Amino acid sequence: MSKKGMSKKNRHSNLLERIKLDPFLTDEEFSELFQVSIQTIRLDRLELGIPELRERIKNVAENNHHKVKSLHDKEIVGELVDLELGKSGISILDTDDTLAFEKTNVVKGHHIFAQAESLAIAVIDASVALIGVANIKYKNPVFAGDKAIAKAEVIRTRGNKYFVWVFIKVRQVEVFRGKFILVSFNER
Amino acid sequence: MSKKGMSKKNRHSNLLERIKLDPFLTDEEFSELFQVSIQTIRLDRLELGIPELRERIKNVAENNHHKVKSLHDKEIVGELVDLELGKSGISILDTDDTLAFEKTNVVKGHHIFAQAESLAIAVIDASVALIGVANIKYKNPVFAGDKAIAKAEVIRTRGNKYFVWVFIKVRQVEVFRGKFILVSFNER
DNA sequence: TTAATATTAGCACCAGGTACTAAAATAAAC
DNA sequence: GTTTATTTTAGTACCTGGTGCTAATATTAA
Repeated sequence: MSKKGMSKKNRHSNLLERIKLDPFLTDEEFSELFQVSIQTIRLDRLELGIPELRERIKNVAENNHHKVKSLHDKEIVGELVDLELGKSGISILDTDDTLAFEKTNVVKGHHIFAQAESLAIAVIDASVALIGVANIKYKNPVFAGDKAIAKAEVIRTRGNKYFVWVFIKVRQVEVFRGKFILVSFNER
Repeated sequence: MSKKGMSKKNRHSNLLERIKLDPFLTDEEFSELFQVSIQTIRLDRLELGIPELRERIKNVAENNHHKVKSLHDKEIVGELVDLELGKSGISILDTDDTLAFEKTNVVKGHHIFAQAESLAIAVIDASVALIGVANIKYKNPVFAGDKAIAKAEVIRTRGNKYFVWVFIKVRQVEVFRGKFILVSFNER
């Protein structure tokens, strides 16, 4: 696989790459891969500050244990900073590159939509469903790193139907607005 | 924590639960938790077919290694089944309960939005950014299990600006429509 | 040719086990 | 109450994938 006549530096950068790609290999397997002794690999790891296999596996496991849970589609997108149930609410979404398109660094529109939708739902109650939207405008793209501030206001209630306006601004500039129509399910 | 006078059966079901909850504990820690010797715990694991700590961690790591990658916010939501670059495209999204609100079983609106958005982008090119939407209508909720079929059509091009209509239907009924305004970045 | 650097070897030790044998404690059956 | 069966402990040898250390070779540069 990998060549034999490889300089230390070369092997180091190569090792870093491979280990990021597949952290599940033992030192022995790496030593075969690079055609060096197991001690050399261990010395390399020591110099590069790469932990041993078990630690690496544990890190992957722990990272993802949390990540999956927190990433697993939050019920509310953004942080709820103010809420008057049935009236209004404010949420803040700190965007980063995980929410953006790689190529353009523009935050995917559905995250903005999700912030608005979940805020609209939170303002009424958790047990409502979105049945329609209207007058949505998305005028300016949001870039990774921008702080999106969403304000929601209930403008009308008709039976178990609710009409909620949501505005989202970044640096005082409106980037999104929309009217959400919600129905509550458990009419108690 | 756990009581001392616990029957074998009790301890077994208890162990199964705890280990599912937190697979990162050693036999020693479990033995303290249940106030039994470490050998008892090992016998228990043997009887219950529970692998050792390292195996458990490895399983979590491997599971999530895949999961996170596939879950990590796909660049395109739904499956692209037809595409005429610059003209039109069709994508299908098989929804399930992971995309829905727990309480209402209604698919979160932003997933529908994401399907539309990513299809609109795919129809033009990957290197475009959404800068606006208009005339969005979302008339009927989509339920977990529904198959959402999105059709996109480029209706106008002006310089590096593109206007794309997207319709999404479930069982021949329109659930979503919207006009997406995109700009391409690298005007080659 | 000598000095510096890189590589390999070998050993003791560690965590967290497996696999096995055997003794002691507890519960159930008679 | 005694015997039998079950459950719980104890202890040993061995395993993997290492760390941490010392020391001997190779290789490269001065």
